[in-house]
Amino acid sequence: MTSFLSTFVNKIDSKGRVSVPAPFRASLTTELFQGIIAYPSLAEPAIDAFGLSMLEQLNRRVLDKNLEDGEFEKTLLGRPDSIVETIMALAHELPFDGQGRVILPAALIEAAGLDSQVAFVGRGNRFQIWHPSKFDEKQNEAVAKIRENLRIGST
Amino acid sequence: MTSFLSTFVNKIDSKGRVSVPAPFRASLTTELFQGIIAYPSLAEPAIDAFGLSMLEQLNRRVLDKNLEDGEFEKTLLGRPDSIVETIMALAHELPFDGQGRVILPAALIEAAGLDSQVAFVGRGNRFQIWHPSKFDEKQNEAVAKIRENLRIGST
DNA sequence: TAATATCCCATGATATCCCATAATATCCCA
DNA sequence: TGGGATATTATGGGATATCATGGGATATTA
Repeated sequence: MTSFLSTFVNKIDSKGRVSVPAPFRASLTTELFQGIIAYPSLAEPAIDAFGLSMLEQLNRRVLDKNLEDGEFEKTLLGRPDSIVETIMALAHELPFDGQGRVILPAALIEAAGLDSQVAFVGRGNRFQIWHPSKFDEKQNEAVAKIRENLRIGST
Repeated sequence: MTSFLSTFVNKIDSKGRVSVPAPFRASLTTELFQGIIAYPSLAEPAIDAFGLSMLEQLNRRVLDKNLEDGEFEKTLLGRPDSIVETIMALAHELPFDGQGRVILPAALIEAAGLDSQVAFVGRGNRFQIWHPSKFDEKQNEAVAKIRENLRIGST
């Protein structure tokens, strides 16, 4: 099971390239496609990412569901509002170069509000790419909220 | 497993040719027929498309289903309203030229309301061809709906 | 033979490959 | 366990290949 841990801040160079942290790449060595699948998060100003096998698992789930419903036709018609279909359209296949870098498409840069630096944030099964200061803010809020809940729970 | 990802906007030239995005073509390299199968979507103002093997899989399934029902006659008689049979009549075989382009028949151009530019939209098992601005609209709606559901689900 | 479609070559923009380097981390052996 | 030698990492930049696009020439078809 691949798993992504910790946070790393790297630079975007003049050609738009960013090094994917070596530990994240190490979690993806068994993937057929050497690179990442990335799409704008639907919940936050960030990029969600993982390996191709995770995406294929998603895809297969849709296909299997249609088949067991006896409705193969749905595979053709699709359900235009399905989350998976929407994500497929938003997702990008970003291959590693020889040095383990990817280039972030303009659409993703904009969606996450990135500029010169990015934070790679491990989230277990997937990871995210944030503008470093936006992530700090988010993280502080999350920690504060958890502490708040703990205090209420323990009294 | 072939899978179509991401969205690419390309031009229709003066001869009616459009480049199929290289990543989509890469997903079709193993196909016997080098080109795409395309038909007007029955649900949206767009063109649905995929490789020949998907179409064959679909036909085989219809046949298998009729056989296991013990109604081989249906294969010959058909059900006039069957989705699959309807699609077969609407579908076009569009071969790649040397540069990976296809020519969109007038019927498909009209069905999707296309003009000078088209958006190739990955949908996992298949892909679609949209008028770029119509697709933007559709996609924004879909994202808004998903976000709405996320908000309700998390509170 | 006219109209259409196919093949072939050309081109600018972009992405990919390959090599280099400085900083850091890891290794190895006394 | 210390500390120099070696690998690995993130980063940078020039050369090369690929992509989308355009247009002329040749083949097909009605």
